[in-house]
Amino acid sequence: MEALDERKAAILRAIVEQYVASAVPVGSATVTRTADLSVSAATVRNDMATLEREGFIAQPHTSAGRVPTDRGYRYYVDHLAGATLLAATERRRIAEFFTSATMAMDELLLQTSHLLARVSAHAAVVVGPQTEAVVVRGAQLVRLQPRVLLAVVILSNGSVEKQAVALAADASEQDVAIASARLAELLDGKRLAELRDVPTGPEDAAAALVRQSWDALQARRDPSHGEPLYVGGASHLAAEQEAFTGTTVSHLIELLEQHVVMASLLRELLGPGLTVRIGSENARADLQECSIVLAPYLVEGEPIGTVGVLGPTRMDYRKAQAAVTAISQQLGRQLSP
Amino acid sequence: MEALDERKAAILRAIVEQYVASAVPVGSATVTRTADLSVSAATVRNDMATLEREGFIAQPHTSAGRVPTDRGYRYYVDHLAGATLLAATERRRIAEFFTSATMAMDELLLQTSHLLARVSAHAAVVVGPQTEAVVVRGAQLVRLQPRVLLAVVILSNGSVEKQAVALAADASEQDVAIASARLAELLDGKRLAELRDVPTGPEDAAAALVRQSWDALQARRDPSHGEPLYVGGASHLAAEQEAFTGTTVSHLIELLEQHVVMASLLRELLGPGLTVRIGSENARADLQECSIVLAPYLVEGEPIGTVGVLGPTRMDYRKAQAAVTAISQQLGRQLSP
DNA sequence: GCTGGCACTCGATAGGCTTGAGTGCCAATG
DNA sequence: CATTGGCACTCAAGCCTATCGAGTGCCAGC
Repeated sequence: MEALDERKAAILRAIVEQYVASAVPVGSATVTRTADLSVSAATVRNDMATLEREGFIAQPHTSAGRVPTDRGYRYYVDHLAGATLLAATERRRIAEFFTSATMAMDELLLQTSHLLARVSAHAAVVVGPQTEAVVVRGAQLVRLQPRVLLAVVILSNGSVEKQAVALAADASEQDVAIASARLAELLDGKRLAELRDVPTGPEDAAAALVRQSWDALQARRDPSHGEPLYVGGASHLAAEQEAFTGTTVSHLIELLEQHVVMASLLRELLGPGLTVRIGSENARADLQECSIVLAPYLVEGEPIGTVGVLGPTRMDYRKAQAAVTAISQQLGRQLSP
Repeated sequence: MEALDERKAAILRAIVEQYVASAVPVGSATVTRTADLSVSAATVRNDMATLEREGFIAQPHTSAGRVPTDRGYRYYVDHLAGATLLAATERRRIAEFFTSATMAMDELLLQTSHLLARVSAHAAVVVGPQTEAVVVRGAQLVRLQPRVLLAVVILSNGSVEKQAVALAADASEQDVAIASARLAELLDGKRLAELRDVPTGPEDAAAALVRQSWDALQARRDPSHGEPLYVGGASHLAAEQEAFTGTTVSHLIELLEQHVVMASLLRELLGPGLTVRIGSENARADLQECSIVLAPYLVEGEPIGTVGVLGPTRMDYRKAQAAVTAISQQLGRQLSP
């Protein structure tokens, strides 16, 4: 992609920002009024013709103004939307939230997704941390049904992993208690990532229960099981209804409710830093009119989860990027030991 | 409310069912075609004029067909929409879900809300059980931050209650461990409803921690803290957009995301059996165009939670009632010991 | 009490016209 | 040679009008 000269860049920027603000195709007159270019509308028109030829903007129909293409948004995001700070009130809101947030991990992440939705004015997602690095602080087996146990593992970050264990045979109350104690002893203080090798010990009835629970917990680590996902502010999508023609808001909200699908989508997209995916850059057909802005949050330099927003391609990328950046940093700091 | 004679009732029923199916005001000709009345359209017109005078139906404008009023829907629900069974495929889907559902309580309730949304084709809510009657199977204190502990209480139904405990003073790792063990001993085997009296014991550093955790857990029982609420199928609201004029879909979805508000709303509405709230029967201004169908689910004859659907007043009440009834019964059975 | 007939109403649809925002092109200009 | 004012052109949106038809209310007759 060739670089644009300064004036064309300024024109593109004006078109993007004006269109995002007004949702109406932008004409040359509006550009000269908005951007401080000190050239005439005719000159702007010539440049706009070039920009269109190069695929940065498009006309919905002859005799209408220009609208940014996905490529135009891409150039804007890459070259024109330099890092911005959020408004002071938003920054304060975020700071307040995180200083007063003393809830457990899952509640914290859910509330964070709502905060991000509020700040960015778009639907927001938060993917919970991989629990690999977290230390087990307690484990317990609870009977749910005659032949179903529930293995509960309490982690040092306050989150709780639960996994149903279907039993091959009946088990006495006593054996469950023994197995529960033994499992607790096995897991306590370990990191979940270490749970690779099969436990050994006396081969009695309780051992069978321990082994089955162990296997169930192992299976849970399979990524297809899905990381925990929290969604906030889906209502924003409904408010942006006019922005979607090819797909329905209803379908997008449905997509957000399919946590497994969303989680794997986000996992694929995630890069080392702030990532922006614009419209047709998304592989999925139902996201052709959507943009996703996401970033990992880091604890001790390691990415342990993701925050992001989902909105129409016609979104305020500066604000979205600023919001995602701010929240990811604050969340990472919050979770750092 | 006076009762309608048989023919007027049949006409009202035809109007409601036709309008629900087509979303178009229903005229006398359509009624004669749909309902098997063996009277002419003119006769139907006369009756429709009466029904309108009595407030069961209304004309959007002269020379249009009739639309049921909230009162018309109410009469339909009370007298004309006798109990129906769901379609066989839906019944099978529900049965399959519950026989194969071996997940923990919270996951089960979340999945149930999705199932209900699917079966009813409306947004669905499930309010989690009051945990009063459930027995504690384990308890533990985990340090989240230097001055914040997390009290984790595992319940016999597989759900986990978590409560952050803000400490008044620093606490050593050892004291936390002691307090954790003591708390576990105090709570184990008790029902949460029994946690009324303050624990007594040696007055050392650990005792202070136990007391603070105890108080925090007590505070949690305050209903304003909100029962757990699970929402599924909010996307259906977006699909029903045309049905809402006074309020926006966006706002309704936002409402569903405010779990505390929704939970208290549902608590107010809940009756001993199936409850239907139609349009203006709802106090809230933003629900004037919505109907809510809800029912408690029972364990050992006691209502322990709520399931319900939220949709436009123009909804298929028979289907909604059948779905809510079926799911509430199945869920109650599933949770019965 | 029911019915067929009939005049009437009024939203929806379609066509025709005007308006105006916006474009592309061009000749003139510094 | 980039810039500019001018100008002809295009085309969606808005508005008006006419037409259509679904649906009603009323009435006289059975």
